[in-house]
Amino acid sequence: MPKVTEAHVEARRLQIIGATCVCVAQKGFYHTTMQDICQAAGLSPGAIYSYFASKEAIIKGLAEEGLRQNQAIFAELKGKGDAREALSQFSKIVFSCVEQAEAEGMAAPDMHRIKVGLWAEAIRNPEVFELFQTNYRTAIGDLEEIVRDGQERGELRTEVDAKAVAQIFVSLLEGFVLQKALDPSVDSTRYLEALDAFLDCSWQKG
Amino acid sequence: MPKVTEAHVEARRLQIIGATCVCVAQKGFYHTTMQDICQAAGLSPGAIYSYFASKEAIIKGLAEEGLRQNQAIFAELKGKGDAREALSQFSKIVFSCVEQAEAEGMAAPDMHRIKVGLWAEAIRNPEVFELFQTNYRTAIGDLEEIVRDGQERGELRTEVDAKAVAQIFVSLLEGFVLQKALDPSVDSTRYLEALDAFLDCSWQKG
DNA sequence: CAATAGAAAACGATCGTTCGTTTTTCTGAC
DNA sequence: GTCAGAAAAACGAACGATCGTTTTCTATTG
Repeated sequence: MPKVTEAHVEARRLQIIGATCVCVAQKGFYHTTMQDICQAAGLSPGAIYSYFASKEAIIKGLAEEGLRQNQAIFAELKGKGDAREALSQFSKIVFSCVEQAEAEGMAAPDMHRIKVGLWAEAIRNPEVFELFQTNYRTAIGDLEEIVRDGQERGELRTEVDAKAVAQIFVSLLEGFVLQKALDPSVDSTRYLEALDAFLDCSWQKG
Repeated sequence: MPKVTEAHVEARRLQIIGATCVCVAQKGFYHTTMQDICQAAGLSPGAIYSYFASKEAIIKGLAEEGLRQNQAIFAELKGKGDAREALSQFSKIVFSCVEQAEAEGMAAPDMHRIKVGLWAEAIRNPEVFELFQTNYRTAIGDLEEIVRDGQERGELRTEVDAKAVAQIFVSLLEGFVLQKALDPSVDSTRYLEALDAFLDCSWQKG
């Protein structure tokens, strides 16, 4: 198979990352061996090592892929209507992510478990750490901008720091991910309802 | 040294757990080796293995210790004043934890990093998973009770599910832990202020 | 002196990674 | 259209290193 297209290379990379997801959701990063990944991907060690330099590189690739999807949803959000509407839509990101994951054949809790695993990986792996840090900073920065605009237009209360509001928002979403990962019986719909009601009665001026 | 007191045994266990904390905060569970723990604790492998059956047992012990402290603070909280006051105090738990950790010589971000690592460990290790699941369920159950009492007494809005409110609360605290772990520059004080303001303008009736 | 905590070397297993070989596919000459 | 030949991708057995654990020996205390 000489001169394979670049699209094929990317497909293989995604195949390997997808296989890693399956394993990691069940066993975590530590206890997924390269053999596990090989078996799940239907490839040999040698093949995998021609697409990723190491196991850590696969993890980093997985993190990049996840954050890339996050940012794509974010980009779609910016510039939308008023602050209240933007925040409400933002609160639905996590849930659209879940739907998308399920459409791709991945169980929703799996996605959450992988995300929790990536958080832990970020603690130790400087490259993944930076990935997450910049991702959070830009996300919070974007949210902060939305909130500040809303405050300046008089839509939102002004007595609270815009950045802190943005951070609280992130907490509300990531906290859901955590709880769902640690207890699949958590009711997504009811949580989203409460979150939306939260939006209605707080921050909104008048 | 025969027939050592039971207090001594417990002290050694805490010594080992403490040493593990130091290592885990830096390297995560995976990359902390038994040798690392030995060195940090100033003990030999043989000594450690006479207090813990395995590396996983140490991790489980660490999780138990952490959750035990959580529950202690929780017990202190229950039965206090009105719902608004209880929720406000609850929001300070995380911060008192930080202060306590710092008083014990542990850097605050370290505690957060360890907690994130434990979440990931819970994903895979069924024993730790159950530990966290029951911990969260009782915590949310307690909070739900507080909210429901407040609703019945007419202090809080009734249009939102009490359990969902409790979950949102947990998100607000654990979300802070996550953000602080992934970005130490996050401002604790401002976050707490915003959280408290959040309490003031939402849920509260009239 | 008896009993046990602790030290330390060593073991067995496992895991990430490498590398020589095989298989596959694309190219180009006929 | 067919068929060599080249080049790269995939295979998979094997390696070296490391890690958790065990076991043996020593030191200490009641």
